[in-house]
Amino acid sequence: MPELPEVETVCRGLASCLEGRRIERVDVRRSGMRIPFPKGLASVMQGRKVTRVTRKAKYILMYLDDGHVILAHLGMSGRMVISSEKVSPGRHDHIVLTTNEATTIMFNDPRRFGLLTFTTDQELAGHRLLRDLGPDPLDRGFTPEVLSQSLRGRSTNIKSALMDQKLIAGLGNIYVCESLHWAGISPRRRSLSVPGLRAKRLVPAIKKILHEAILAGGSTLRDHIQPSGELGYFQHQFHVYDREGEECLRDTCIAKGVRIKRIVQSGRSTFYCSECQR
DNA sequence: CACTCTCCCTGAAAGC
DNA sequence: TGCTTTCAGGGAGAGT
Repeated sequence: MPELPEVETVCRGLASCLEGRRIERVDVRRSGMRIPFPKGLASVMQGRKVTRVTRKAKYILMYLDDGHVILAHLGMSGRMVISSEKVSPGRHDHIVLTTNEATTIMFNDPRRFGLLTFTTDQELAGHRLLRDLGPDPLDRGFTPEVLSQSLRGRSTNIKSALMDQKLIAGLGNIYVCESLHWAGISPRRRSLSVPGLRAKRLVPAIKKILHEAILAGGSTLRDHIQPSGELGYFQHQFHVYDREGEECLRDTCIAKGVRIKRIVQSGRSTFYCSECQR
């Protein structure tokens, strides 16, 4: 499922085939996904040159040369399938773009939790989907002090707090679980006990996990150009995520045969090791 | 305001 | 084997 590292990789893939190119054809194949496609979506994109493709948290931003910005979110099953050959769209290919270099980009999303809409340069920062987002965890400005400040006084558990996009924008279930494990912090711990020393471990842990995931995604980027491309899906070496009942791989746990646990917090599965995460 | 729950949707996997 | 049920997840909006 696409979280920040996957979205980052998707952005790089889109940038490589869209930046500086013109969108020649736009095929909108249904009325909407999580939200309806706005009126005039196709005509806004058609004939425009893409100047830049970037990311804000888990949102993809495609800047057009007339000041419009395409705003896309992959939800949990969304993919951007890039192909240099002619391909016929399938049931879940909801939007198909063709560039002046005959590259096809299909926004595929079986569960339709994703979205695609447009706004303008001017209105971007105040857009309702973006305005309440917290800092991006990979920004230089995301420091232990900043995290501490937003966790201070919060009584909810640290796992749910890190999932809250208003506090930090871009983490999802997988990378929250993995970051807490790397930092040795229990997901059950109350947020207000994290500021200070634990935040000093947690922030570098988050950055490290995200950077490694982006690197892993980056190495498979080449494959995305293939028609069968699996853009947005990567095999990662998880230490805790989806490993309930399996051994914790940490040095200090491996000899003891400690098992990964699964609990539910705020309606979401949390995977952790109760031995090395306190 | 802080926080949790529900819902949207489909495909994979588990259960019968 | 094949049908039915369960589960997963991001985030908006409702509910406590």
